[in-house]
Amino acid sequence: MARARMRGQKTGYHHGDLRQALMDAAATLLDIRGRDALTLREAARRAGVSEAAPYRHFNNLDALLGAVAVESLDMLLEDVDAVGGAARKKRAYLDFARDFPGRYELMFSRLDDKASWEDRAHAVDQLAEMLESAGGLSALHGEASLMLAGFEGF
Amino acid sequence: MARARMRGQKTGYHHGDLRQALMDAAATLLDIRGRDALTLREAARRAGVSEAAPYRHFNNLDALLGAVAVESLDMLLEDVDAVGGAARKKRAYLDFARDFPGRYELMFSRLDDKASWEDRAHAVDQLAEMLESAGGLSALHGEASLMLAGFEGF
DNA sequence: CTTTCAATGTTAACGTCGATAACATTGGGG
DNA sequence: CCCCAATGTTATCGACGTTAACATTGAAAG
Repeated sequence: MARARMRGQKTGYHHGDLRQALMDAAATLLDIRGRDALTLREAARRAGVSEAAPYRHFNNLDALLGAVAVESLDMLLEDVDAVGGAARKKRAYLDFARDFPGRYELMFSRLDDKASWEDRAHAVDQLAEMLESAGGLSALHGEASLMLAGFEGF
Repeated sequence: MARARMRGQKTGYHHGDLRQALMDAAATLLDIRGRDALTLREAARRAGVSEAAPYRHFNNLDALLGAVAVESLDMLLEDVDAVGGAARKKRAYLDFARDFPGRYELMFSRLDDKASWEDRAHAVDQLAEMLESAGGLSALHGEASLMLAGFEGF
């Protein structure tokens, strides 16, 4: 049965919060070196554990990506919700895309991870509602997406 | 020095037009099985050559992807140019994204391929101009992109 | 406090991939 | 006709995703 989970303390053997550490490492890799540079093994190395350890927390790479996608959507929602006014919400949205390009691209990419799908769809729903006054999610996403692809100004 | 290129005839050894065959195989794989399923080796297998043959035509995977991206942009430009009126251009654009999701996503993704960059930027420029009357490229791209990610209706 | 076992970590292995080097074949220009 | 650059093949390397078998440990239960 499920027992209480260890928290925070790193012993020599058990990490303490490997799941979150792997998500952090994955997001960092995505943002600074792009999707192709993100591997489960590299995330494990950055978390200081063996290269097979991630499979105790994620069934596969897409499950990790799905978790990071949900986390990133929540971050974006918070940023947009934190400011008032259409113009400021729009700026908050584009700033997030600029600051976390890897997380941003991940949010709207296809993943083979049924477990995270509902959470992602729910977050996108909230996002669309919150951005109605700022031109709509689809227009903003188009702008951010072209910007990140390097087609700014077209 | 560059010599004339063989064309079309498949001998037992030389393919005849392997470069285009690899691009076709890559585009098909992208559309039906997604980016993760596209490998240089699988493209080579589908073209009926050895798994190292692609490197005679493309320096690396991103060079093949770059060539397919440019080819796909040209296809899309043709489709949008072939019809008149903003509504029909918009429909042609979204139809292309629906029919060739892999090609579409590739067009606007980051690639480490300097060789194809100028061609891609030029094509996107033309596309943006051609779609001004249809709401603009960025709005249309946002719509198509969310649709392909599975967020249609948000 | 001691026992116990599920959670969580490690090591080793398999098959595939991108990429490169060394070698083989061939067809068109001199 | 013959040569050689273009183009294909085979062999190899290191890295990756994934799985299986084994090791460690912290907290629940007695």
